[in-house]
Amino acid sequence: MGKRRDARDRIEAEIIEIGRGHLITEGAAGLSLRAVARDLGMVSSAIYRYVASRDDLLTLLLVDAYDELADAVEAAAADPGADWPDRMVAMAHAARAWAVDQPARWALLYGSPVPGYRAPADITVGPGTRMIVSVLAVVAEGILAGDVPDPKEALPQPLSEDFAALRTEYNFPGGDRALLKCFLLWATLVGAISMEVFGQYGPGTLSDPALVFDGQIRLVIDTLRQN
Amino acid sequence: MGKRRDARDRIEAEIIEIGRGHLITEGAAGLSLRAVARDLGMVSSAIYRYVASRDDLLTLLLVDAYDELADAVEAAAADPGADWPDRMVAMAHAARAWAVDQPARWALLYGSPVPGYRAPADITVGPGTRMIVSVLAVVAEGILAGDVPDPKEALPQPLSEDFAALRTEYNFPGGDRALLKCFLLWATLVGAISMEVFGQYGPGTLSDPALVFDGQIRLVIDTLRQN
DNA sequence: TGTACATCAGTGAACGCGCGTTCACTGATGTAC
DNA sequence: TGTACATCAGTGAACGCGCGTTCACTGATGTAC
Repeated sequence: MGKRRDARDRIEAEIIEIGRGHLITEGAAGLSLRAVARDLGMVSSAIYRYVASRDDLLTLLLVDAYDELADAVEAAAADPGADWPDRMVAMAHAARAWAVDQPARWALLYGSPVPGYRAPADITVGPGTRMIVSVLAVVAEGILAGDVPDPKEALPQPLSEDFAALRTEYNFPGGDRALLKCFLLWATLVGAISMEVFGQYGPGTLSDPALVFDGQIRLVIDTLRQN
Repeated sequence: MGKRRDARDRIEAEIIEIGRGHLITEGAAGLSLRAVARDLGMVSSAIYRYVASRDDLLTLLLVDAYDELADAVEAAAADPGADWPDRMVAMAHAARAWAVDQPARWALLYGSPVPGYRAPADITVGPGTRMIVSVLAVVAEGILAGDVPDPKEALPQPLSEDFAALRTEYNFPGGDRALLKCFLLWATLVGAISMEVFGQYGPGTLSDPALVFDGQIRLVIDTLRQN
């Protein structure tokens, strides 16, 4: 009955897996439908039974990567015994570990845009925001616990208005200043990971980049508590 | 006499300018010697009189971009009337402005590595470190002025040893903790710019990203002063 | 100043490569009666 | 349960594209005597 359906599902999964591999070894710009078909043992045109175009495959892999990264981060955040700063540190390390392990997939998510490719917002935004959502949730905990100061003063317009929209969209309890600190945390997290993963630290300058990363993250978490 | 020499210099400059243009419109992965030759009004093979290979051209453009960015940042840092935090803010905004203006060149410097390309360290490291050198110089001022606390305690090994090497290499007067804060500043700067330039903030969520950037940078500069 | 030779810039054809995508087709798998 | 037809997976050839790089060549520009 669902035999054809099953075969289809299996091959679709296989396509994503192979695509993942190519992403890792060739990078997004080098991802080619022909190569995937080849690895699948199919003739190049057959892949179009499963995937509408190269961009379509890229989107699949983008969502796949966003989800896997978010899974890793959420798993790290889930430790019920730890307090919020420790969990934040754990989340950051989880994100870093994932990125260091699969540089090309991190590059797809947070690196240079792929020339000529425009991610379709409807499929992509959800998985793409999962990680920031869990970061915001942990900061929210810190606010509710009284560890993160949350002054009432609004920042100047038009920033405050943008922030108000984000606050309702992500259900974030903090004021403008707390939200700004989340943007700081966010930029630091992405920046620190990208610097390492994209090879900005020359070879040999840092014998253990994880130590620097840990220091950076703890510093930025400290700023959440201050002021 | 130097007529041939002059023509050569002129064409080499033209090649860089055309390459810059292609970088801006196509990105690094789309940079092609044939296309540059075409724009130069030459047949595709003629470009090899001036450039050894595609990678060679990429290296030229990499150095060109590093230098231009560093020029912009150094110019912003040069205001003699301003104190060090204001100058740091000015440098950050200069870097951001350059990047927002030329996203693809920023991507070449701080985005995903170009697949298959390895930058030759001897030519590339100098220009590549100019920006961080000027950042460190301004933080050093803050330390010497007594605004940035500089505790003596060493961070754990092997981090402290790496930092010692960097301290002598960049002539940085601060201790481990101050240097770690520079790494934080560095990551935040690159992260905040990349997030904006690479389109991580969805369209329309921030009506003026420069305001968020300014807030992020001021927050991270504040952390230099604390503790 | 003039000539002979060496150097260099640019040409044009060719090599072999991989890509995305379309199209008419065969043959197997499912569905309706 | 068996047959007739529709659906679908995969084939193979082809389209047109652009790329990096090599090579033997022509003609102009420089250099040495």
